[in-house]
Amino acid sequence: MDFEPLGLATDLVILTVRDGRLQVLLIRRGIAPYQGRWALPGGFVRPDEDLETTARRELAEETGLSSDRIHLEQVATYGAPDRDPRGRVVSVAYLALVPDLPAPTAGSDAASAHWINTTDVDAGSLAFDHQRILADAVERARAKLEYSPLATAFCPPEFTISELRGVYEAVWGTPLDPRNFHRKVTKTTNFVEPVGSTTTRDGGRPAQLFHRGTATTLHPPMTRG
Amino acid sequence: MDFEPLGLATDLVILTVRDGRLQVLLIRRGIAPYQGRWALPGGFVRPDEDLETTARRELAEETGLSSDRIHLEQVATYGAPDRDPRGRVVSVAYLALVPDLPAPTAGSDAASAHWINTTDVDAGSLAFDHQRILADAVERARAKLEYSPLATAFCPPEFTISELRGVYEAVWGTPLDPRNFHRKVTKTTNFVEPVGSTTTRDGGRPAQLFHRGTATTLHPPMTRG
DNA sequence: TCTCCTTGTCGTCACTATGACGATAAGACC
DNA sequence: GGTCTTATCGTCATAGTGACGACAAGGAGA
Repeated sequence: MDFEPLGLATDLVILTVRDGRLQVLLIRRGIAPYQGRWALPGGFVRPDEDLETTARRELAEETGLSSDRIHLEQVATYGAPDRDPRGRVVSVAYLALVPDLPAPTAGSDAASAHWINTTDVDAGSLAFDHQRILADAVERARAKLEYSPLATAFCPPEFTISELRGVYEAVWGTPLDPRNFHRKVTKTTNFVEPVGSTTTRDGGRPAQLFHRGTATTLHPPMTRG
Repeated sequence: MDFEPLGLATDLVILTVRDGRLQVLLIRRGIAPYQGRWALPGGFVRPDEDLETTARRELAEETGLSSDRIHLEQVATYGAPDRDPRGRVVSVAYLALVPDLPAPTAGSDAASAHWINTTDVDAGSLAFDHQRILADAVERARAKLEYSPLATAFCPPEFTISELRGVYEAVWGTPLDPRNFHRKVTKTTNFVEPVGSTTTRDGGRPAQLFHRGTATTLHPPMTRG
């Protein structure tokens, strides 16, 4: 079949929680168009590559996370005819949730990759329609924290309840009551399971460590405050 | 720029509720591949067309609904390299929710379009990966009924509470208590607004007519029983 | 060691929303 | 007028939540 000339790409919204803030991995573009502007990491889909394969490959390239365990989900596809000045490029956006990385952007082939607070991304500062993509992805993440146990994707394998609460507070941007949060999380079946040991890394009284449970949805959902 | 050969299409999952059943508009394919099989309506994106524009155009072609008021949303994009035997075709799936049409498939250019109960679509009976697309779209619709007032998209402009309940029951496949449903719907602010008149079209005691309210999300959500 | 500070964890209480279900209302049909 | 059907209101027990008090258990410093 004959096809119109068209490029197919994926863009990644890689989110993490660092220092109590929701941060996104952005790249300073070295070439036109939008040279010098911040942009989402991304690239073209190779001829025999599935969309998610492309996304995982790029995730590994940018973060060094060979990423079977990393949560990655498709958000939406952006195809406005004029969204890329170089020609018709349709982009499938993916959302990745990663824990606070021990070696930030290790193995990145883009030396200009940085973690930026999502709240510090000014309107119009991103290349292409990446502002919109970022906003959609963050909104997706916020919504999913309500009814899925996905917040654990931001945490290390073992975490405390207050670390988990920190994720919710960072993503939602609202403080939560520690006591009610503790009750909610521990009473929701299979959300988290106690490991049996404790840690004092958060200061104060030693806290129990948990790992994620087997639940895939939360009934009833978490509430934003 | 040079691009790999690639086709970009949209496929539509057009859902309605008829006779208390959730139904999907399917087309009997007249040409290979998958000749004679049921498939979702769809087509290629034109060079200067936005993705949603393509979807709305096809919706109008299939249903005759010139569709500003019709709910249409993107579901996901499917791009497995081998999903179309003719070559690499990436498809953006859209979900459309339409009311029970007075003139079913009027104006369709595909004489072979039919409404099929979603429960009657057998595994493996659809062309391409359309079974998967349908399943994802139906799941999206089910989820959205919980936290959005979207069920009204299946209803005529003025509807009764029990007609709205019929939508929930058809989409979720579970019976709901009429009294609790009535309480829930009428007490959720801005979900529906009374029109002031009544109808007896459902039989029994005359029922108040409502139209959709201004709410965009439901707090707390509807529950599936 | 004692005290204070910090965070974790348990408990209480009032209120809201829900599921189950009884009871009545208001038309159509005979 | 009966009877059937659906609409609509009400009651009650219970689960879940938000607000917040109280105590536990470690570290830091006097």
